[in-house]
Amino acid sequence: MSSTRIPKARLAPRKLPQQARSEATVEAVLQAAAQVFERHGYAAGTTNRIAARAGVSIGSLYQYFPGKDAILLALARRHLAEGTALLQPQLERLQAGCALDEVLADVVKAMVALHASAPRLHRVLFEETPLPQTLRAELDATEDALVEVVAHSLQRQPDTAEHHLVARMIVSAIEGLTHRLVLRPAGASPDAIAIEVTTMLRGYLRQRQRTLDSRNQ
Amino acid sequence: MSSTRIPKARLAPRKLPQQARSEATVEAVLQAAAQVFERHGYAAGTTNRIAARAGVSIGSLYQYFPGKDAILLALARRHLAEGTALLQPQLERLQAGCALDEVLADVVKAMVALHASAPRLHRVLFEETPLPQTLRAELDATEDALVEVVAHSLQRQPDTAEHHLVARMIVSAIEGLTHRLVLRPAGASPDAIAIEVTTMLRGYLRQRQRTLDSRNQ
Amino acid sequence: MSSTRIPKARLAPRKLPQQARSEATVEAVLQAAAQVFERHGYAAGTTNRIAARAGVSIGSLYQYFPGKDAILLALARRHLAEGTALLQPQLERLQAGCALDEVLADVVKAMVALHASAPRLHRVLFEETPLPQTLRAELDATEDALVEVVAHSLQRQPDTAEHHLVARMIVSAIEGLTHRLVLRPAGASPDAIAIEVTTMLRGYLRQRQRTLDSRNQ
Amino acid sequence: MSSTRIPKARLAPRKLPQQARSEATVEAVLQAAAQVFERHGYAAGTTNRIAARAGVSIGSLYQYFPGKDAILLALARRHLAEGTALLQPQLERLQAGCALDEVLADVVKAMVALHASAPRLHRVLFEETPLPQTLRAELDATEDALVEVVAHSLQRQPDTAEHHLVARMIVSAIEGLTHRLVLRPAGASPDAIAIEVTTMLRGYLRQRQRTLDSRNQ
DNA sequence: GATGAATGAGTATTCATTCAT
DNA sequence: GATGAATGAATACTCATTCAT
Repeated sequence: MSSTRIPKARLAPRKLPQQARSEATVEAVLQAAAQVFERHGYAAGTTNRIAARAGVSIGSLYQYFPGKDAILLALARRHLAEGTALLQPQLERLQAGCALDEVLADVVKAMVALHASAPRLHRVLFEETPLPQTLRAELDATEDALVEVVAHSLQRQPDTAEHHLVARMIVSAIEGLTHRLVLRPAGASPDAIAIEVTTMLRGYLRQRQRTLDSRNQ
Repeated sequence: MSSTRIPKARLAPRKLPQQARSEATVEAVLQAAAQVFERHGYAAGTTNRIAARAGVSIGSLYQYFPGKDAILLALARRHLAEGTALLQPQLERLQAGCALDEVLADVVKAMVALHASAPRLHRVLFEETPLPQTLRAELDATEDALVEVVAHSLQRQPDTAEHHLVARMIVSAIEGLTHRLVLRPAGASPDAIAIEVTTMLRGYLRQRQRTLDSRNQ
Repeated sequence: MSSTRIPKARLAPRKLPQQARSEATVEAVLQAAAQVFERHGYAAGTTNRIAARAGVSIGSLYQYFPGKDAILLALARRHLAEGTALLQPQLERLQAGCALDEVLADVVKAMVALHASAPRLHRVLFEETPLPQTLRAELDATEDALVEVVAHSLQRQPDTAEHHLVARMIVSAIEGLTHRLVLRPAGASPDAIAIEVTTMLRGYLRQRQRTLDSRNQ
Repeated sequence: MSSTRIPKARLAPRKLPQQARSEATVEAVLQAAAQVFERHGYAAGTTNRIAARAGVSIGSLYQYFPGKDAILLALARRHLAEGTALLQPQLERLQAGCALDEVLADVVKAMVALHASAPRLHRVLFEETPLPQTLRAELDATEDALVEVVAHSLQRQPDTAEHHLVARMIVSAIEGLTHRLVLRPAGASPDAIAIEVTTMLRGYLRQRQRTLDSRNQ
């Protein structure tokens, strides 16, 4: 009466590839998964479809990933790493004392670039799918760190109040607008979008200062 | 909204409820569906679950809706109507010549309110699910109309160029920020969010003017 | 990233049949399962095979049983009930003061009959398959009760020591021999088997007495 | 032992280990298999698990065993040999004219010992799994030989009728009781079990004589 | 109109076994 | 000889949908 099945979808990778051949398999699966989720979304992104597209047997897929969600997780983690890497230089500029206003353009550009390559995949990864605790936490931590850096950078400006709220707004606006505009390319190029978002954020920062100025008078 | 299944999900309502009892059934199904999708998301929001929650047999559900997606569609349409109704007064103010800057706060407030009640449902409706052509078109049309009104309203200001881009940015920012902030309530109340978003948009508008001014000199 | 699957093989029946039609389905599934397990054993007794043999769709099977093991469980419980019913009259005779020696033959006959009808099924149910806690407990309780009654019945005989061990031996011998002889019909008819087992147990009882007698002298 | 799979499990050993290293591999696999089947049962005793536990690659396992069932078979044969060896001295005593009644205790002791070491494995080998024809035959032959010797030994006693039936009962009782009592250790030590089983068999023999005596009068 | 039993294509996943390295 | 990556047939189980009552 023991069910033949074993507990349940673990998310940890199943076996570490030890030969070059298997690394290629893992890579093929991830590539294929990215394409499949990009095209079909989460529910219709079946493991069989992924394996087929990867040109790999379904068994091989399951040799390295304990389940569909583990593939998503690997993809998400990879995406997160990519984003972090892209942002890193800009964060360093900020921490080195560079004014937010100057860095802003490049941050936005980086984020737009990050999302422009596979927008649907990105949505599947971060919205269609309830992320596992750990990754959710990682993501939030990353965003919070970003907010922190931005907030810190704001403190060097006269507007000394509510840095965190403002920083959070900026980060959210970048994310929110990027998603929206990139996912629904309503006629504007990624570059144009980046410029316009930057403009909006600069306007926000000045407006914010103005608000406080008038308050302080 | 296209189901994975092949059988060609029809989306048109199946029969129009003609008695009070039927209307109650339809209503119960929609209510239940809203709750179920809100709680479980699209894939796990099964028709059986919806019927059960509605206190209605699965057969009855299918008497009024030709399939799962039709329920989603009805829900989406309802949501759209609600949104339109909420926005209508503000649009009229704009068309009556009221300055965008003044109307903005109320528009934002309306949108935040619209999303705050059932954020997950909203996401399921408009993001998790590929909407059917017709509804997608309706939604885009609604948004375009909004953009149009905003753009028109902008033409009364000295900034005479690129009205559409700016208008699109404003509408997108409202939607994008609203989603992001409302779905992930990082400490700010809906009201606070509305205020801050308004601030950002006002800043954007001024910045925009400034940009052009300097260009025109 | 939520797995589509739901936790795991529950064993509780899934839905109570409410119409006559569904009771027939449940019955057909159980009948078919008995045959399939009888013929193929546990592992090869697939749910699809059971459904096919029952002339029922696989979906119908799962409407009433949450999984393969639940079917086994139902079968086992049914078997247990049958056995209990078969034994009941004899137990009553014992409790009414009838001598074990006299009742023995009928008890053995009952047990042989119980196992003779579907020996392989019986083995699948109680040996090939780790039973769930609850049923295991029920079975043990039944056997213990039996032992208890037998032990009590023994106390009326001069041999007053180690009643429980003796009773346990008797019950175990009935079960053990019945299984072995019935499962491997080495030329003896069920009736002959029953007689011979009875003989053995009577011999055991006398031997036991003799042992003690000599000890007591 | 017939696998569910179609590919025609061959059972003959694949290659004979010719170097010391290979023998070690074969031994490791068998040891591991015994442990794995003991702990997990037949179905959950996967070849990969066995190989892993043996510290041997799955490929190596298949170098010496053509399939899962071949491992079971080897294990069963080994077990059979062990049992035969254990019983041999007692059989010789019987054949040398020693009275069954005297030898009985030692036979029972031997059987209990044989089963006590790895009861679950024993069950997997001989009950959970349909043995291949040949082994089944070997086992039956062994048991029949045993019965034969016992029957022959009985002929020296006044009870001259139905020796085979009686002998079969004795052998079956030993097996049946041993299994049952050893697999479900209900409080009695193997030694106590052996003593009690012996008592039962002695009682049976006397009872049998008595029956015939009364018949013959 | 309402009911809920029945359906079955489709999905994730396992595991014995092969074979290139 | 040994290795372990790859294979894919087979299994348990789900859920949108139909239809007899």
